[in-house]
Amino acid sequence: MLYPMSAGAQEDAVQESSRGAAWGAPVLRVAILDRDSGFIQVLCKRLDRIGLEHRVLASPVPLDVLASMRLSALIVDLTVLGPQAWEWLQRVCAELPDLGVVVCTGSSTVAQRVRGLRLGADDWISKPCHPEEVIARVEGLVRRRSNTSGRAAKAPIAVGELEVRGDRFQAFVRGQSLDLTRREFELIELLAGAEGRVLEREEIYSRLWGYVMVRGDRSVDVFVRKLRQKLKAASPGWRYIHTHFGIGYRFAVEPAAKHSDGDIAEETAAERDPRLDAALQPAEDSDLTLAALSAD
Amino acid sequence: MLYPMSAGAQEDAVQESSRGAAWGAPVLRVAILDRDSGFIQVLCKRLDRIGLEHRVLASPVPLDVLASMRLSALIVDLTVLGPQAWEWLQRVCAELPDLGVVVCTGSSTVAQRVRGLRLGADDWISKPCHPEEVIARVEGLVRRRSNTSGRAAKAPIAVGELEVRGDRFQAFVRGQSLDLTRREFELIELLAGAEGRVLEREEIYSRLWGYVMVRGDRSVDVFVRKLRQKLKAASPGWRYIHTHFGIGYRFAVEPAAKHSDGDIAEETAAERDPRLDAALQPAEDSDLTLAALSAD
DNA sequence: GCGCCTGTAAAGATCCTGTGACCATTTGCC
DNA sequence: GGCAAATGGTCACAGGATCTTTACAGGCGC
Repeated sequence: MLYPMSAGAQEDAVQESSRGAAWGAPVLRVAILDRDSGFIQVLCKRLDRIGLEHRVLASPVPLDVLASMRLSALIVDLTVLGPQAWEWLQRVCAELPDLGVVVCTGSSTVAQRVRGLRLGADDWISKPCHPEEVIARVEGLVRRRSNTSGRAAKAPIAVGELEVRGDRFQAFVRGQSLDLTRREFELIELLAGAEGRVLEREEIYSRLWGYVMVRGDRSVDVFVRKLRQKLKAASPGWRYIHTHFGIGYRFAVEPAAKHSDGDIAEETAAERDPRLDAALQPAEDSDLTLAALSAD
Repeated sequence: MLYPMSAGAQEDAVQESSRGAAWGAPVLRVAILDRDSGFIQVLCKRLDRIGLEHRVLASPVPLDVLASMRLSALIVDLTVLGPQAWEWLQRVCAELPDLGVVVCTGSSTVAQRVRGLRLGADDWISKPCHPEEVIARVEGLVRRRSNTSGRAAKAPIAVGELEVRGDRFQAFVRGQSLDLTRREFELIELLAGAEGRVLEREEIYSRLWGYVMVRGDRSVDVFVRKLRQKLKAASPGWRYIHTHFGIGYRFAVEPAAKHSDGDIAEETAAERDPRLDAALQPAEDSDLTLAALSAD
């Protein structure tokens, strides 16, 4: 037998999760794709109460529109989608890997649920269902996703002369702001947070833009260029972003070209400043700490 | 061992960590904490059929033991845990953030489900339930986790002075980068990952290029040459890539030829026999080779 | 010794990235 | 609302880096 939940437990949990988002995490944004007015009404009321941004859609929208909404999660009734349901579901899950998808549909067979989950749905709830449970599942989903992908983002990252402050959405060189735009900042944060590792263009793109990169898209390159430009202007003695031909980019501080050596990883472990390694250390195991904190 | 696992997991654990480094997805490992023999039996049968390693626990185990099992996911019936259920669940979720937790319990109230999910459970399924759905949910869970956090999973391969780092797309000799191009890196990663084994040209080609090699294509040879060149420049005292005439290449560290013996395959028939002929076998009917590859 | 296989080198084709200019959209301001 | 600046994103071109092909020389096994 299970043990009943104490009265205040859920309120606390809700407060906590929205407060936990404080500054760093963008507000949770959820879309509901359904036509069941009763369900929508009840759910929206709940969402309103806990202060989640939400939006109701009555019919399937094109993927790029969906992407532009920058949602955290989508709650969808497959019956709204008609015969294209499976295909649409699959495409959404494939092309918007950062979007949490919760199917919330009337009666369904095991085979249908399995199919939906295999296509990439994150959860499948059968109606009738309690809005509180729907919300709890959505929150869990979002919490897990942000735990795993965006964890190292918060602590300020310091590399050489550069300092990336997640709390200000800015990067500084010797205390002076680089005056980065939103995308530029997101990019430098991502790169610096993965210092040493090579990030593939596709990964960078899907993390910053939220959906999969189409072949031939040069956006990442363009923003890398803009970043390099500002970095060079503010910190001419160092190079930060290194190109890995055919793969992507890697972030590492290096003295600016002594000899016009190729730019691909001429940097060696021996050459690397011990200070840098030390500075990097906390970032590597910070995931445990943060995870423990956020789960608190 | 206290808790027997079905597929000889303990021995494999060691193997796996080295094998998993290459490309293979790490094996999914699941534990079931339940006493419902019918449920367990049906579920295990399914798990067996799809080749998932699994292990059944009848009572809660200490967290460190759980951690030592290196599970991908845990399927748990809360009733087994008794009054400590919520606390145990919370601690598991908090302290093992990489472990997927699926609660699978008999009747429950909305409040209980919400509480469980808020404490960190990844999913909550009500019994009776279909094992297929349980598996689909576990798989989805693991898939999502590995998508987001498991990127850095590529463990470095170290052979003698050489170190191949998947996360940097680079190989290092005594800490110094070899400055490899993409294909060169893929090749050395493949070879070093199969250290000691002879890889046929056709296999190398189809793994790197993704399609079958046409007769007369010399690409593999050319890249082997480039690799040898860079390896020799960085690590002149050693030889790494060995030619097997008429077959392919084998990766192994060896001191560079002391006597000016021809550098091509000074070890021939003697060493060749046992493994080689076995390895060569499938080559005769290329159908087999290809089938194996595509299934890989 | 002969035919086949591999090492080596270089030329050409191909693909990838850096770059600057340009347009669309959003944001801030009056 | 209208205007101007800032920002995000696209395009085309030029210069490199990388890959593929080809040719030839030398080694290997029979």
